[in-house]
Amino acid sequence: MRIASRKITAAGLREIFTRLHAYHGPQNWWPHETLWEIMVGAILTQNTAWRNVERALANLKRAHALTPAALRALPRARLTELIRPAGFTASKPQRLVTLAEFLRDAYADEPANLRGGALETQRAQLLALHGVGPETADAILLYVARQPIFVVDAYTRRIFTRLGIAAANISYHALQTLCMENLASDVELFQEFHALLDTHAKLICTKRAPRCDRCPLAQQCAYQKNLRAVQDRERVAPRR
DNA sequence: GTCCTGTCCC
DNA sequence: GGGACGGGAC
Repeated sequence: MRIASRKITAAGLREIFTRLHAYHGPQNWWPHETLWEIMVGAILTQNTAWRNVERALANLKRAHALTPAALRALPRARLTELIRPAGFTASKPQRLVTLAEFLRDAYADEPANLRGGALETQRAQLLALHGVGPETADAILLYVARQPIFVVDAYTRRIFTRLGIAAANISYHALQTLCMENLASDVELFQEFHALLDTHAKLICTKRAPRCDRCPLAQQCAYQKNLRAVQDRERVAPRR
């Protein structure tokens, strides 16, 4: 199906943020958790619903294993059991240990030491770790290191695709660039925008049966119009 | 049963 | 660039 495409502007992107913020309210993600917990969450949430990540984090907390040193000290089988709700037990335990060792070796085991560094240097450091890809690296950079980098995930891609701003197959980097070129380089804005997009995708712009009737972006969204066009064709086509 | 969602591996 | 990886919601 052809997707109507339009060029995003800074004003257009700002309006999307404003509408989402007005509708969903301030998200204020991860305000009360430790920085290390954010790093662990960034790994655990790979291809995984956040609810399952929360279970795994609660298990780690209950086991007093939610510090990098405690995590490194856990027997591997124990670590695997604790994070089981987050799935991918063949890979995620090692990824967590890798991250904990990196933090110890490069940042004196203190996540706050990530702050104030050079963004591109830190991003390359993180991407070099086995099990850390662009989304995980950028989530850590934005929410732990407080670097002004826009985090792209499946929800971001879905919303911008449906809005008609991006092609469905747009690359991570292209969508990130598109957003960053049209937003002020502001850590708080990037943090809040990403959180709002996730909330919006979970509650309104769902993968199947999106609630367009109550969507604050419906007015500027291409999705319903395209859907309507497809439905019309399906209704009309068999008739003749 | 089917869907959801990042990274690695080939 | 297509498959494997896993648990939980629905």
